[in-house]
Amino acid sequence: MTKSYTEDSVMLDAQNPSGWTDECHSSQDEHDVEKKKSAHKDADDDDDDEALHRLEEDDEEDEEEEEEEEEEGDDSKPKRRGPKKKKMTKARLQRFKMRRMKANARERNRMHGLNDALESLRKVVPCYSKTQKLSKIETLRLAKNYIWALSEILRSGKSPDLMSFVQALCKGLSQPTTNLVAGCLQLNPRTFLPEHAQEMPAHMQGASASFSAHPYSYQTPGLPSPPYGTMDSSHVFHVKPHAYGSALEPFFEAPLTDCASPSFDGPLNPRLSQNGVIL
DNA sequence: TAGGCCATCTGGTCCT
DNA sequence: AGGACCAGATGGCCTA
Repeated sequence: MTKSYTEDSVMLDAQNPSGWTDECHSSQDEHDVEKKKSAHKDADDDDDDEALHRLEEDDEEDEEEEEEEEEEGDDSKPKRRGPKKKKMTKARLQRFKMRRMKANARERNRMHGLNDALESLRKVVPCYSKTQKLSKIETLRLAKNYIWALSEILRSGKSPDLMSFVQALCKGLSQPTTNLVAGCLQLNPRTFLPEHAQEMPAHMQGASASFSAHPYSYQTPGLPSPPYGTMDSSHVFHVKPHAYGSALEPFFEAPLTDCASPSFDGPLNPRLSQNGVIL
């Protein structure tokens, strides 16, 4: 009694994420995958090899039986419509395996490239930290907010106060990320989150009030502390603020004071000051 | 322990 | 035919 395998049945076998496809990792990828999946692999590889071996053995028999069809038999299963799947001969199985292996490798590389790009993005948005990385989704959200905030600066030609700027940066971010951004700025998130605005001391409630008086100086014990990454103001704005006068009302609502704090006088970030773009 | 995040595998679809 | 891209599924790791 021989078992016949179609591409479908092989696919089903392959649904096991640690399936036989693992055996084909390129040497470069192997390292990563091994790291991630070694435990899994160790446990499953024997089974996978065995299954594969079974497939191959059966295929040898299939070579002769290929003309036959499995019309007879199993009434319990509804007959499949559509073109019949070809049985997996040994050669076909090998080709299928190779295709899958190569596709997996390509997909891994593609995702690594995507992750590299994301890592690059992490480095240019505020709050970069090697030790506590922003998640992918938070990185994208923060980047979106950052781009929006910077474009508002350009549009209005006015520099924002820190509080409002951070508010804009943190819009839609999770609480931990908000805390992180606040921590990088040495701000208390409760001082700028709308839902906590009422908790702010009266003198803090004007978005511009605290910053002009005490730039980066409002710190409370509840804040996350380093190592949380850095967000120096030159990184935040990539800009010398005094080049922009003092109003971002359309964007930051509160009238802005002159942010001529020494913190803003850092060197232009070369990444954003290239090509004649004033950023 | 549940939930969030992540890496990987996979099959489908579109394009060259 | 083969590659790129995508989304779903799955399982591991970590943290609250």
